[in-house]
This record gives sequence, C-alpha cells and structure tokens, in this order.
Amino acid sequence: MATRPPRLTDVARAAGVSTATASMALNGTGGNRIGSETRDRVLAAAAELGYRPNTVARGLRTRRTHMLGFVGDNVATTPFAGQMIRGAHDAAREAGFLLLMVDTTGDPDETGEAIAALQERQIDGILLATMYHQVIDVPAEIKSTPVVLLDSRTADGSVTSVVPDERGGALGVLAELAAAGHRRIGHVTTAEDVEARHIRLTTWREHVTAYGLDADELFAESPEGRTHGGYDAAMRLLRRPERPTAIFCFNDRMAMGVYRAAAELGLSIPGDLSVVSYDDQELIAPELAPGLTSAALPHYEMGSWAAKELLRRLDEPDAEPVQHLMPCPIARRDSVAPA
Amino acid sequence: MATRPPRLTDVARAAGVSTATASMALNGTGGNRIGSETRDRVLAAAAELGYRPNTVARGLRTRRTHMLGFVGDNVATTPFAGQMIRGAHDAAREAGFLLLMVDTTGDPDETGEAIAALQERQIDGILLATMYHQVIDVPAEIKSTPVVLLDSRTADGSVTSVVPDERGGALGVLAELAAAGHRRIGHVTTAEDVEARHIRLTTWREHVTAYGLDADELFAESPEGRTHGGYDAAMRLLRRPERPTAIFCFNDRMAMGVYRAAAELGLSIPGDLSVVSYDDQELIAPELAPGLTSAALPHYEMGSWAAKELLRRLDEPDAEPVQHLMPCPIARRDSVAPA
DNA sequence: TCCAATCGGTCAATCGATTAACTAGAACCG
DNA sequence: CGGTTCTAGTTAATCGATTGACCGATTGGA
Repeated sequence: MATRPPRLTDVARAAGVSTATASMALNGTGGNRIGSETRDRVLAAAAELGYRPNTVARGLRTRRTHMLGFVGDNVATTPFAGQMIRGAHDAAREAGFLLLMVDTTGDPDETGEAIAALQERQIDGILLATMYHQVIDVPAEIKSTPVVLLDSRTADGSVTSVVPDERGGALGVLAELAAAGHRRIGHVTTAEDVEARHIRLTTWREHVTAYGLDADELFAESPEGRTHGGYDAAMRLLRRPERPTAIFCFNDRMAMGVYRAAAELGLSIPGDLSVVSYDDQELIAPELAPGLTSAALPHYEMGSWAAKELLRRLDEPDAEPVQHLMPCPIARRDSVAPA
Repeated sequence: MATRPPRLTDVARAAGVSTATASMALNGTGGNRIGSETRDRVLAAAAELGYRPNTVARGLRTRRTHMLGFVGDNVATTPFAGQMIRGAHDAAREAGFLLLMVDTTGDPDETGEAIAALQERQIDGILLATMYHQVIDVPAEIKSTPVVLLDSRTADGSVTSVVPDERGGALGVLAELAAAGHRRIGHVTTAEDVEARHIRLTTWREHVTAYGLDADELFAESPEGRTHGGYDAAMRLLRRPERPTAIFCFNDRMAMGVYRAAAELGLSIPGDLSVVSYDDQELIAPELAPGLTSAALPHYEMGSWAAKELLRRLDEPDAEPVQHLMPCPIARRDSVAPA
C-alpha cells in the first residue's frame, strides 16, 4: 500500500490539537503561545508519523521556497565550475537552502529564459555565474529578484558581485620569483580578449618595468591559452638571445606547454628556468614534474561567499551593492629555484 | 513601484473570463471547452501582462513540481561530474524540468538526509549519481519516489540504472592495438578496489591470455591511479627483460605517468611504445604529446539517458527496472603505431 | 415538438501549509 | 468584585493555481 505521506492535519489529529497549534509547535513560532507539554506531544506525534512538511504548500503561503537559482554559462564543461557550485551549494545547504540549477550557453536570450524559468518556480534569489571572470550586463528579467554575480561583475558596480583578486594573485607569484632573486621574468599569455589576461598582463608588466626591464622583450603570446599555445610562445621566448630566468604563465595549461618547450630545449625546471602560473588546476599543477607553483582561483570561496551574501540580502533587500575581490592563495610547489 | 507579478486572476479579469477558463485556455486543457476566440483573448491578455504561472501554486494542486532531484557524491570535486550533470540537465530542461542539486560526501546518512530534503520539496523523481562506477544499496528513504541510478547500480538489479560499458571500451582500445599488430600488451593499473579496475583488468587479461601470453608478466599496478602511480608501474614494467610493445593504462592520469617513464627510458611514443588508456579526460588525453588514444566515459550520454528514463517512468511508475550499459566510444589519437 | 446531447463556459472545492484575529478560562489587581 | 491582562489555544482566511461538478443556450434527432 502506497499510503500517502502524513500531512500536518494528521500530526495535529494524533496530538489532539489544531493544525495551527501543530504548525507553531513544529516551527517554534508564535512565541510562548504553545505550552511545553503540548509542544512535546506534537513533536512526538510528528516523529512517530515520520512527518515531513510539504514545502510546496509552505512556499505558497510564505512566499519563500528556500531555493536559490544557480545560472551558469557552460557550468558543466569547465573544470572550475564544480568548486564554484560546491561552494555555493554548501553555504546554501547550511542555511537550509537548495540550489536549482540552469546551465546555459551564455547566450543572453537563453539566460533570460533560464531566469524566467527559475522565477516561475519562485526561487528566493539568483546566483548568476560565469565560468571566466568577465564584465556583463545583468538581464532585465531579474528585476526585483535578489541577485549576486559570481566570477563576473557589472561595469557600473550596481549589482553585488565577487571576482578573484587577479592582481593580488599575480603579485603573489611574481613575489615568489622575486624572492628567489629573479628579475628577468618572462610572460607567456593568450591573445584571447579576456579580463584575466589583461589584469595578469598589466600586473606583470608593471612588475618588470619597475626593474627597468623592457617588457616587450620578455613577452610572448599565442592565439589560444592551451598547452600548444604555451609551447609555441615559450619556444619563441626561450630562443631569444637573452632568455628570461623565469616565466610567469597565463594559466596552467600554457605552463604545461612551457614545460614541454623547456624539456625540448634542454632546460631543466627549476634549475635553468623557474616557472609560475595561474589557476592551480588540480589535474595539472600538482601532476606536472616538478610540481607547478600557481596562484589558485578561489572558486569554492567565491561560490560560498556569493551564496552567503545572497542569503543575507534576502532579509535586507535594500543593502548597498558590494563588489568583492576574493584573494587568490599561492600554491607553492617545486617549479621555482634561486636565479 | 514593485508591483507584484500578475496572477491568473489578473489575466482572467483582463480577458473577461473566469480563472477556470483562463487556466484551461493557457494550458490547452479541457479539450474543446474553450472557444478559439476566447482562447486568443486569454493568450493576448497573458502576453500583455507578462503573465508567468506560479509553479508553486500549480505544484500544490497538481502534485507535480517539474523538478528532478540530482544527488551526487562529491559532484563538484570530480572532473567527470560536469558532463553527467549537463546531460541530465539538458534532457530535463527539454521536457520542462529543472534539476535540484544536492552534493554529498557519499556517506549513507548524508545521502538519506539529502533525499529527504528533496522529497520535502516534492521533486518528481530522483537521479542518484556516483562519480565512479560502483555497486550500491539504494537508501530506504526513497520508497515511492521514482529513481534512476547514474554510474552505479544495485547488486540485484532491482533499480533502473545506467553505467558505462567498461568491457566494451576496454575491448575497443585493445582492438586498436591488435589492429596495429600488437600482442605483447602490458597493463598498468591501480590497486584501488573499484569496479572499473576489475572490469578493465579482467578484459585485458582475457585478451592477452587468448594470445597465449602470461598476463602476470605484462602486468604492473600501483597503490593509486594517478600520474605518479602510472610512472612507477610503467618503470617497473618497461625495465623487464621482455618489455611490452604497447601498454593499456587504467586511466589517463596513469597514462601521463607512463609517458613520463617512457621519455626517461628513451622510448618514443608511439614509435617504441604504443599507449592506450581509459577515461578520455579532456584536460589530459588531447593535451599530451602525442595525443592519447583513450576510451571515453560517456558521462553526458549517461546523464541524458538517466534523465529521460526517469521522466518516462514518472508516467509509467510500474515499468520494469532496466540495467543499461552505455557504450564507451574510442577517441583515436596518435599514441598507437604499428608494432 | 420535445428530450438529449453538445458547446462554451462558470462555480467552488481543493492542494497543505501559515498566520491574523479571536476566545475561553485563569490570574491578577486595586 | 469587576475589569484587565495573560495563557494557550482555536477558527478561518489565505497563498495561486487546477479541475470536477454544474449550467444555460443551441442544435439535432425522432
């Protein structure tokens, strides 16, 4: 027999009280209107019956579903997404919230559709995530639904957001090199027009020009930021007359190419060449030999921060928007040696 | 002014009909009870007002939320999860469903908690995913909620499930080697007690013993299935007097170690040694030089299949459980050459 | 011509909780 | 002792949609 799950009515009847009393007893609402003896009876009855509130009914009445919408572009196809989702998930769950996920291709119409689908389901707030740090416009559909941007921000700062502190991370790995005595630090990057490229590049450029070096001589880029691009750029860079003693790579994948180039040129890492990078991808940085020192993108922390901030804003809808920069910790491994 | 979103009542009033009529017109229910002229008026009014049904209210009445629960153990921390989620997500979305996600550590109690949390939200069905192919017990909490297992199965086959056809994939990459004339095919694997290890190992063993070879001479394992383990095992295997002409690796990460070992021993791939592997991880297999031939785990397809199957079962609750094996396509790259 | 069926809707109950408004009885107070 | 305040509940409205039961006006068939 598939007996239907017990309703509040059943609990109330079993405890010999009205549903109002049962509701208040279970939720601890209504202040001191419920006698402790009665409360215990209700609680016992609920436990006895295995009562679980129907949150759909509750949501209809309270206008709170305890669900957060998570909209991501290509959530699944990028290796970072997971940590971001998990960070948001954990923070949400801790507060009794669940994540309703929608994956999109990043197309604005589709994103709008996704938001509408979430709103139909009466989610309490939206986490709008991009898989790479970027500047976006917030879709108009959102209107009055609270929203926090994850790994992206608006140009005007009118929406609360969190992005990695790319500059800080770059400074961090550059400091590692500086501490080991490196000055001629090269940079291998992608030509793709992404926010991360610009910040990392600019930070590096400031760093080396501060030593009075010519940045252009230490710079090489490739059309795409993957292994092959890194290999290509490194080959060009390392064959120059005065080759750098260290390289700061745009990301771990390019660093993988740099490792290969160094090997082919008979340069040992870190003996002949120190290498630092960005992203700290778990499938790459620790797996390379020697392990790669890399600035980590704090995806978990950003996800967690965003969810907590969103939850806070559910109760304080009029709080001023905040732009948060999340620090990028340095994962130190063995790819850096004294110059 | 934050005017509240329009309700069905508003649409009905604007169209000059009752909410019953409006509901039927919008949903196309009630057969031919609604005149086409009236229907158009309702549709126009809804469009005009930007009406979006409140699915919480609808769900309360219809007992259908159009949400699927997705429970995964460590969804986020494994690189595979994404494709599985995306497959499920896409299939669900196409049918107008959204995914409510819960991530767990794999602990049974926690999984039970997760399922209860989803059931409170009245999800229509549950996708229970593990991140590695394994045999599990289905938590008792599920009871009458339809469920499909993703990348795991029950011992007794009493629950519908989908897992990769590991045997087929292993046969596939072994066939690649066989076609290139290889017979002395070594196997490098992990000692971890996982389903995948057993199937891949057994399949390989059958394959080489069919040639009359002594499997033990061609076999090496390491405590863990990562790069270093692969390196270690490969070193041992390749130093034996009669070394194999090809190696079938448990997974791409171990293959990465095999590449390194081969390089150190001065063996070129695929010239001196052909290598095939399993998993086809996008961050590894295509990025290695030469590209690694690998059997792909069909995570997207499994996710999609599972969601579709679950949706089908919502309408046919009494369908017989099915155990599905999803084929593992071979990604052919350049790590195989004639013996 | 009269009854039944069809057409095109409307009414009102319902889903399962929450909560504002109300109340019976006890306690208190000057 | 009469009025006020607590205490510990109950009653009933409500959230926003869906849907079974009805219903008045036509149409059709015998």
